[in-house]
Amino acid sequence: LFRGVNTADVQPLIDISKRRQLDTRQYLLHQNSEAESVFTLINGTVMMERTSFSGNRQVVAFLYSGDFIGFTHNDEYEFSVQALTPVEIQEFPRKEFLQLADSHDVLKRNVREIGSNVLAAALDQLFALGKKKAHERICFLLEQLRVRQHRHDKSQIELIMGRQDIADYLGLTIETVSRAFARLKQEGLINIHSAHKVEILDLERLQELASTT
Amino acid sequence: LFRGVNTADVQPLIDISKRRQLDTRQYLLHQNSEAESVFTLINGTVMMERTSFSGNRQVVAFLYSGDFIGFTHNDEYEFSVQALTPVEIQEFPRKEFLQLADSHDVLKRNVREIGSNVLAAALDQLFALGKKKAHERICFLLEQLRVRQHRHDKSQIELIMGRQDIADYLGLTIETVSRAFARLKQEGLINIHSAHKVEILDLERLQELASTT
DNA sequence: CGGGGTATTGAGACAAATCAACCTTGGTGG
DNA sequence: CCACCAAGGTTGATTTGTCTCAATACCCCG
Repeated sequence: LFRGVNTADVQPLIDISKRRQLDTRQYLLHQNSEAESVFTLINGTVMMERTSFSGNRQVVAFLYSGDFIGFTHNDEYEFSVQALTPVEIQEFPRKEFLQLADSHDVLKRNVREIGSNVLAAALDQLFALGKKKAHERICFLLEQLRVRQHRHDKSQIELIMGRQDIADYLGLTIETVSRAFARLKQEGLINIHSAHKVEILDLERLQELASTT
Repeated sequence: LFRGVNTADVQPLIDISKRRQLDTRQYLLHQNSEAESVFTLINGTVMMERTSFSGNRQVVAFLYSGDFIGFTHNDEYEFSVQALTPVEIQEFPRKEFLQLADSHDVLKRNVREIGSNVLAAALDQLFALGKKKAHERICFLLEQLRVRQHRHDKSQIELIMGRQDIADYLGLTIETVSRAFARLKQEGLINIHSAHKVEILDLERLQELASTT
């Protein structure tokens, strides 16, 4: 985030930032609460979600170390953020952060990019939810996870999130998610080592299913 | 957009801006083309859409007079914009516009708000596509149109877009859209005067269906 | 008063949701 | 070390909803 920014300028902000830890399933922030901080995720995985007041949940994104959280331009968060693993985060006061960002072109540019990436991701997801079959949505998720994960063997995918989280992300039920995984295994696209470890066998076909109709 | 900004400061930008007209179904801009301009919509209705390279289309938003178009932070547009009616727009060179925005806090704030509104809209749509039945999605659309339209009688809704556009917006087929309208009429929530004129009879129930599960 | 594009309606096929039973896994205590 | 339990995941049978394909109705424009 601070790449290209003079270290001395950033120091005051870092000085007033706080390091925090979260346990699995703990919430970092809640939708509609006042947006007082922005965060960077140091370590672990979290999940952005929105819950309608009737209790219906939509998972909006999965975020990993290095990602930014809470960059709303409104004064309230538009979503909740929940830890999927034990998590370490750096917390910055939002007001000061935005001020600093304003006075540094590079930083400003970085923040902008984050914003447009979030939007781009949301648009992709819209596409996936719009008109895709269950197994295609699973491919969409797997490809996303594959691209994001930093381990060497990109064909081994770890599903940190539970089946319910996947279902709420893709607009399906857990049963359908389960069956879709089974089908992809059946068709030889993937291998399921355990519920949370999947191996990609046919990347090309997986990508086809993930992007096109 | 320029509310709260000193007129004299804005004048140079306005001087180099251009007024343009578009016919129905004409494109204002295409996805992946270079983002050279930003626009404000003076008059008429347009539609933001994305087409996957397999030809699958997702309508992302409907925009009305007063709305802003092309506020990407990347250098390419992430979507296409097509006119639904004859349209009048004001075109600003993007580079100069962003420069001006940077030097005016009020304008900067306005631009930010636009960005976060777009994101908020996308999140709402995600929710709608995630886990809603066809007739609930139609309610979602009707409520959106109702809130946005500026005519006096808010219960009379004009559907400027065709059934195919609605279908691509809500992730359905035209037949299902048609049936969903029929069902809502059947149940007494709406009255269908013509394919493009709908009257809301039971707003409360419509809003329930639009937002909750 | 046609005629072409657009919308509606119907019947059958198909995918996903639902409801219910069963299987795995990881942790606990005997 | 094994039996047991609880939570999460899988599988099966049935129902519900949407898509698909096809036929028919509508309406605006010339």
